[in-house]
Amino acid sequence: MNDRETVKICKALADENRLNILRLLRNGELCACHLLEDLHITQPTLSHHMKLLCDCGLVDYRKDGKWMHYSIAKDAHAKLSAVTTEYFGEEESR
Amino acid sequence: MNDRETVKICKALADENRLNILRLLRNGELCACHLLEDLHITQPTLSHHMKLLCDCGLVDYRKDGKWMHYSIAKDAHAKLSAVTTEYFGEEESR
DNA sequence: CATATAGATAGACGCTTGTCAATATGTAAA
DNA sequence: TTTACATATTGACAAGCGTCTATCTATATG
Repeated sequence: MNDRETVKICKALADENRLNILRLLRNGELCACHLLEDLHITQPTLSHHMKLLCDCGLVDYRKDGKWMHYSIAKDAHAKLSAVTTEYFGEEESR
Repeated sequence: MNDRETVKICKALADENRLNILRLLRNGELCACHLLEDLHITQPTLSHHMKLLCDCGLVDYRKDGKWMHYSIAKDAHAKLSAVTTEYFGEEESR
């Protein structure tokens, strides 16, 4: 993973609303309208955030008729672990 | 670790110059003037980046006369691991 | 004290980002 | 086909960020 990709992922994580979205998705797939109920933002703003989260590969989407279903990407954990290892080493015992 | 703190850490990681600084520090403590040689930025810009990295707790500093020595914080790995766990779970096998 | 050097701070500038209202697109149902 | 609904896109705006030049502060040395 190159620096540009790392920056993209870290930027995606650097917003409280997007962190809340990820927390909501931890329990499993959710559709956009459900996310919208729990966040105090407008629908276009949510759409914007979901685009950033999907573009950096942390979130997957599934289109089902009119609805968009979002979920944490399978390799999201691995991606962030790779960042940790790259800059801070393998173990927490330095 | 609350969301505001997480955002602060992720913002600090969301810049290529700062990622390069962390990579340089992986081999051990370095003084600001040495960092400056390897990065194509001015001294005030480096000072700005170091402030962000120190303020979020990823980097430690030690003042020695005129020189500032920077190093990766002891718990930097643990901090980023905590972020990973908080939003993406304990294991990579979901 | 005067000078030199390492680093921090202030202020300015252009670019990016988060947000919203308005509108467009796509899908389903009447 | 018309209507309703879910989501995406556009355009605007204020706030934030990365960078620079200029200047300040602190420390060491002649």
